[in-house]
Amino acid sequence: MSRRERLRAQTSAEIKAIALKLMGDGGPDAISLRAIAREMGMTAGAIYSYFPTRDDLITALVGDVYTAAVEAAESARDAVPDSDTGGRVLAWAQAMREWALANPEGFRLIYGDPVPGYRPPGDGPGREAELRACSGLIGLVAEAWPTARTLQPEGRDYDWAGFDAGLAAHVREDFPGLPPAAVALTLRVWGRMHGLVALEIYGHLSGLIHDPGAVYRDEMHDLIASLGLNA
Amino acid sequence: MSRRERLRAQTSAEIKAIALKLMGDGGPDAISLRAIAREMGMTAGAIYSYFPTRDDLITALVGDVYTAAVEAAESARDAVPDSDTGGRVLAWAQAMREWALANPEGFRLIYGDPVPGYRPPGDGPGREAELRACSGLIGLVAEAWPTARTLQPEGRDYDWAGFDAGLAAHVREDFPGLPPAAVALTLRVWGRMHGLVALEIYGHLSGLIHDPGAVYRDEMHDLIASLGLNA
DNA sequence: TGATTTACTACACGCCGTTCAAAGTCAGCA
DNA sequence: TGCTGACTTTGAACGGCGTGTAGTAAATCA
Repeated sequence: MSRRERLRAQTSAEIKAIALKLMGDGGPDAISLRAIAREMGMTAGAIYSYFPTRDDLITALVGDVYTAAVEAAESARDAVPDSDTGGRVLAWAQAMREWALANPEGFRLIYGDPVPGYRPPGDGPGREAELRACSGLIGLVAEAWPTARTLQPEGRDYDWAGFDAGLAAHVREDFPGLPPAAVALTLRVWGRMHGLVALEIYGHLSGLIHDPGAVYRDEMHDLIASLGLNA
Repeated sequence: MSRRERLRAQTSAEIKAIALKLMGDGGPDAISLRAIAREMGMTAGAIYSYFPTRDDLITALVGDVYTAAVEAAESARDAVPDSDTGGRVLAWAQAMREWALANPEGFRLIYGDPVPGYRPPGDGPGREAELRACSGLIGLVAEAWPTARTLQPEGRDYDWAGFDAGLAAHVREDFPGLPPAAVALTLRVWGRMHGLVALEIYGHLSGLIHDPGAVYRDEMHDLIASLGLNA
């Protein structure tokens, strides 16, 4: 790596770091190229040497932030012994909520409109982190599948063709024998973990109940029970 | 109502109508005072006679849009006979999802950051619609409470003090005898209905599964079953 | 050394929300 | 009828935004 490349990587990292700091201070809207440049003693135009457009910077940030969130969830899960699947699910869920509460701007960046009009790209580090999160959840559901399968609706039969081809290939490689219905169940689990947190982060619970965490805890315990586990 | 007041109300309504149209065309970010004024053949400054700031206009819009969504859910629910509580819950859930898919910008306006930095006020028509939605859901949970209560976690005891005073008073008047735990359960139901729809609207499911509706349907059937009902 | 690639500045463009003085409009009263 | 006072609208301005483009200086390479 030449001196040039090193400097370039360093500046690029500094841009992202400052963007995250600005986001932490003043929300996702505070991420303006001009503000970043101001903080770095540069001009706004200079950033275009590193990120062709503002959305590309956002995309890079989403990747970093999402990766951090997934790593928090993974390490919380791994702190619970393999035998306690219910505890691992709960740890994942609680870690996700706590991360969201600690980084509400990050949550908005990933799960909301970071900037109105911004559309996440179909690939890149953000997509990778999303697949990693999905994979982590599928792993948990796979652990629970033997007990959970009796709860599946019998009428519907899922088919691998109904899923994204890349995801399907991934799952079939990592979890051989796991049926597509388990992936569908994973999405439901994801939705269930996501719903209350999204409502809370966007302020829809604060005016109704004083301790949303208790409700979330109950919901997660019910989820775990519905998977045939106990926490 | 004097001629002046009539004109004023008319112009105010036109501003909101155009804002909704712009939102439908180009997302929430397309709601700019200048664009609205342009469309109306006015100047941007003139709008300040009607809405003191852009956020106040947004707040008014949120109220309108939220009310429309709630009315859609209510009428879907009321199209199912009282005796079929499970069907009423399902109708509400499906109506909410379908409304969100038909009005993604509206969904973002209510449940996301319409504009980065915008914070919904503690009262006003938006809050009213939110309470109305909450009330509708509480009604459904109240219908299901006799069968659902066995599913409540026994360790935790909710207290009216844990809830917003206004909400608590409202519930105790409309649903006498309903315990606070039922309200907590309602929030969980809300979160469960919200989660998958939020993920879908913000594009997190489209890259994973082709028919998110099927997953949502399964999830709602499971929710209804967990309430001790059948759909 | 000279040629080329790269990083950056400076400036321009058109968008935005917001403010404000001045001009226009109109109901109600003398 | 004419006048007054309240309301509405204009038009210009301010500062901020993302985005391009032209030019400059430095680092790199042959």
